[in-house]
Amino acid sequence: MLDALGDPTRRAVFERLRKGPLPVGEIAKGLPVSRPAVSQHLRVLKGAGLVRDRQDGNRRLYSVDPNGLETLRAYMDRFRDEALVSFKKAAEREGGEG
Amino acid sequence: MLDALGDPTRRAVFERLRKGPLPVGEIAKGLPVSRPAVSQHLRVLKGAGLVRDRQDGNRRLYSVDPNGLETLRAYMDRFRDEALVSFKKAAEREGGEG
DNA sequence: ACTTACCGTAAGTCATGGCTAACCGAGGGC
DNA sequence: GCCCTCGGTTAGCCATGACTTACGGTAAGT
Repeated sequence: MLDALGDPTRRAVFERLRKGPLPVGEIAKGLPVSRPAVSQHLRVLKGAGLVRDRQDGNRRLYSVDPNGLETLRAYMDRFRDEALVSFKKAAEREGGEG
Repeated sequence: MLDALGDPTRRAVFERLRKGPLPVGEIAKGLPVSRPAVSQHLRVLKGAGLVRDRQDGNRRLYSVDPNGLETLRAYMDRFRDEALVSFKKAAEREGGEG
């Protein structure tokens, strides 16, 4: 999941889909890599559950997968909550003895 | 930022700090890599603003940086919001013409 | 049917970066 | 002062994976 977002180019691909579905060629346009490279990134993103694809005549439209987005958010929130709790505990401990 | 969380081992290091501050040796214990490897991961995490460190006598205590956590959350939320908005738009378009 | 546009896949190259081993400095206990 | 623990840094090795080139397959247009 986060593995997939580790690569900057792949993150750029992902972020390009933020505004809505795009065909592969359109995604590749403006990126400093070839179209096959984009295809490979899309495969990884799809494997991670972050994007979906749908056939549209000649082209293939990729879009952000809302499920993946929620999973990501859930992971982040959980982590954040636990970290903040232990932070608060540490602060209390500090206050109690300081 | 997300680059730093791309590596599984580094993510494991990061997640170990979720419960509170830990010295390097303690983090390395239980991980399948050597202590220097952990040190290197911590350097990257620190560079990304995800962890902080504080000297504690002989040891060095690492902990999650709440600022980094907020930055991460802000990035995620913004992305998510934009994606969901364009999703809703697409659904309306679909509904309008279907 | 021929051509053109779109795209996924395979093979091969090459740089990135994660890991270990070895070294060094700093702090604390005796 | 000596020793031991803790941990950051470096050098060097090596696997991972990102990228390009070349190819094949499908859909639309004429």
